Amino acid sequence: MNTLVTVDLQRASRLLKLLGDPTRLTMMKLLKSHECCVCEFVAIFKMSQPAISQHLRKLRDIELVKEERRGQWVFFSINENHEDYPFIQSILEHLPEQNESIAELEAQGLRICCE
Amino acid sequence: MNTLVTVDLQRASRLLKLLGDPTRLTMMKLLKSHECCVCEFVAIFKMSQPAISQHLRKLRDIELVKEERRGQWVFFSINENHEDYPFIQSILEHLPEQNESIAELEAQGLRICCE
DNA sequence: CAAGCATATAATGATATGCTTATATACGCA
DNA sequence: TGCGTATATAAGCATATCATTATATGCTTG
Repeated sequence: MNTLVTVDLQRASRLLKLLGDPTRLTMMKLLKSHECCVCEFVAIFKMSQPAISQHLRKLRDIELVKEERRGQWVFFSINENHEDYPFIQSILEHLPEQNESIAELEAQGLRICCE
Repeated sequence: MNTLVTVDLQRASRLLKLLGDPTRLTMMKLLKSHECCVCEFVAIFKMSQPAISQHLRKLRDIELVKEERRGQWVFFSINENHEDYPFIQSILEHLPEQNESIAELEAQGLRICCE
């Protein structure tokens, strides 16, 4: 028998639809292990800043991510308290780590660190 | 450490995008435990036959489902040999069983059985 | 306060999606 | 062979999605 908590089908499809975009899916995988700010994503995805901002807004609207302003920057992180977090997590764990993107950022001196 | 086989991000997002539609997601969950033919889906989803047919084609195009003609009917079933089946399975197991739909079909005498 | 960087929002346009209706194809049976 | 049922395909349309550019807002610092 299985004691998994299940996710309502409507809600599940809404989540999967949002994750069904390569940019957002990669964002989520990255955020699983690193906090990132908007400008880091712009550098990683080589995409316009508004495009990044809009993707992040969608993720935030359904509370998959949290945002926090620190001075000039806005940092995003995974919301581990999301009602469906176990579901999300089980998806993300099937995806390859995205450490190269972060490493590349650091190599280019583009990684933002505010203590 | 984790020994999970990972799914390439592009491919994963393509899969999630297809599953990010409530009709197709429900279809997959149903197919996980029951073979179904097209006309059964039409009855379950109360949607036009071409609409159903088009959803099934999308699922079949990326080989998530197999089809098999039996006389007049075309039956669909889950493709357990799909390269990313473990990934798919881990998603489906978070979804509630859809047994009522099937029970309802049977109650209405609409369940197709061809031994 | 003005300038500069980071981010958000608005408006717009190209393309994708998901349905509909109309029609074609396939099978079973009288 | 011809009709009825099941399914597939095509064409058309409304809406959604995802990018872009232009502009607004917010913070930091001289």
